[in-house]
Amino acid sequence: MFTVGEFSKIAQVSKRLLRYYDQIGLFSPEKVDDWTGYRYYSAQQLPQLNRILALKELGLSLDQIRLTLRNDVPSDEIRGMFAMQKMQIEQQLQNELNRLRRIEARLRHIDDDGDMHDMDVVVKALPAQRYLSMRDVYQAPCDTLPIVSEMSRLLPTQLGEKAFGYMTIVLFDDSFEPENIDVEIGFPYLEYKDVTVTLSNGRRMQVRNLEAVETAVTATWLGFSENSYLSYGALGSWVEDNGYRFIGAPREVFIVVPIHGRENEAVVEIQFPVERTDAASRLLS
Amino acid sequence: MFTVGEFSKIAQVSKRLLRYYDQIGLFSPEKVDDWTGYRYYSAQQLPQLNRILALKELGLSLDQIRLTLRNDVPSDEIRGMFAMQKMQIEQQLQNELNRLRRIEARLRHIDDDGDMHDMDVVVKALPAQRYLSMRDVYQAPCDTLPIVSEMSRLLPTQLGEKAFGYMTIVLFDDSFEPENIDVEIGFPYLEYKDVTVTLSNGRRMQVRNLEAVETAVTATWLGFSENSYLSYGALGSWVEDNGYRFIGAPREVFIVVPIHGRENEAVVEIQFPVERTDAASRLLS
DNA sequence: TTGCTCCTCACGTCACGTGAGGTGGC
DNA sequence: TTGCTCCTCACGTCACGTGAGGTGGC
Repeated sequence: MFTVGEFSKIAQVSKRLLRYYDQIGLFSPEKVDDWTGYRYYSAQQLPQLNRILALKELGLSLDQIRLTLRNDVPSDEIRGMFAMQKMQIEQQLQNELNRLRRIEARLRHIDDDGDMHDMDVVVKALPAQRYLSMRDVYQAPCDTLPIVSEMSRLLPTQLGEKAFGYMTIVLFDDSFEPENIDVEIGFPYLEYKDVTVTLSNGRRMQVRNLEAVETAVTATWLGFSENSYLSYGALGSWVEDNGYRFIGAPREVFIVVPIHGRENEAVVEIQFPVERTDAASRLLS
Repeated sequence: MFTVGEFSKIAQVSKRLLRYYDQIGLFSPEKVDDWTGYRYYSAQQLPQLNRILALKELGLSLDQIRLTLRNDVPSDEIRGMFAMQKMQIEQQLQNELNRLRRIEARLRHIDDDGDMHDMDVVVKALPAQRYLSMRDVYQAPCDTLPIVSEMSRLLPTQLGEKAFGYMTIVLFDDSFEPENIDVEIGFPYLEYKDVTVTLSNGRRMQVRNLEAVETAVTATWLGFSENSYLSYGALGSWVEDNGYRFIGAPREVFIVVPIHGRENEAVVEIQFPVERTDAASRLLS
């Protein structure tokens, strides 16, 4: 019979751990003195504690460990738990590998320029939306400005102030050159009616469904200028570095539309639909 | 200006997160109404929040992120932080890879036998010790028994009850066959005198330093029988499966020595000094 | 005015670590 | 008897999630 202190030395764990496991009923001393409350463990309990520690090392929670120790659970359930744990570890591993690549990219950046003007890329999901829009080809980016300002004037008055989200542009052009750009300009439409809006040039905006995107790589910029196209390349290499691949038309969301003379207050989020490449998962096989 | 709710929707984070970041002074709204306490964020704050989220994704703590955001820290310190983070991730990755292999081994075991009689292997460090012992070659394992029992009688009376740890046997034989075994039998000696003890067969026990082991793979068994040698093979494959390699003589520690007629109460821990193979780290390069 | 959003506590999570303050055992 | 160990609270960790209970804004 050993006291907590003795037993903790043999098993190489803390006394607190032993008391805690006793408290949550995971591993209790063989005997507890009713009067003093002293815990007494037997050497024969060591293998059981070691089983717990071994399972903990596999990443199981104490609750899961408690399950595996009960002998009234069917082995199917145990197998399922391990299989689930395996999947979680694989997922974790993927994340760590991506993190590692990103960290290495950051380190390279710091080394390159002393200071970092990194992009702050955030991966998130995009919900499906209804989208009141019009697709067209424009000679140059600035040719879109009259259209945009007409929309901004017309829509709130015709359909209500609160019926719209932020102006969203879908870029169908994958050349990324600022000539003959094929873009869809519009606004998320928050109501369920079907509407059309005719602009002064005779063209019509219609409602369509803008599909959800499970995984989108996004970045948000402050300010607006013609050379924001440059950043597309940087985002492209981020996507590649982090084991993703483009799978759809990118979108630009204008949280704050650029106003003439106050372009530096504009806030634009660019969203690239992506999917995982299995470059990383090859490491696991 | 956006309220928490609005801003949280745009940024795809919870309101609680925004309030929390405000509370810890990591990211505060541009304006707070003195009277109502309402928080008001501007769209121009989005890039800063995204920077925080991006750094969080790299695995930095909020405190570390706070550091990188201050612009009065030298870039060396920032670089150091990322380098450290990189090392931690690599370590994590190693652990995950090992976990994965162990989980897979468990799953195979469950599939094989329906039930598992897995070994519960615990990896730990062994401290350096002083060791009162005697090395010899024995024909068979059971030939050691008279020696062991004589030691158990002599030592406490000659040198004191509390001067010793648990009986420890170092196995120098790497054939693992139960014939002509070369073993060192003795006890950790907890005092700092130099002593010798002479046994009835004329051989002498002496004190030597038993070196510390940084990484030891250990397993603890209940009960004692001649076929415990079988388990050595199982432990061996565990070691291989988990990316370790043997680097020294294994030890057996008898927490409860087997007593004739009560062998099933014996508790024995076997300890294998090991080191990491870089099999796993090859995946990272 | 109704309902929606905002606010501030404050507890819960997970697996313990780390004292504080008091008592029992050798 | 002294000092060592044991005990039970109870707070701290980390990054929030989740109500509870109350108030302001449209």
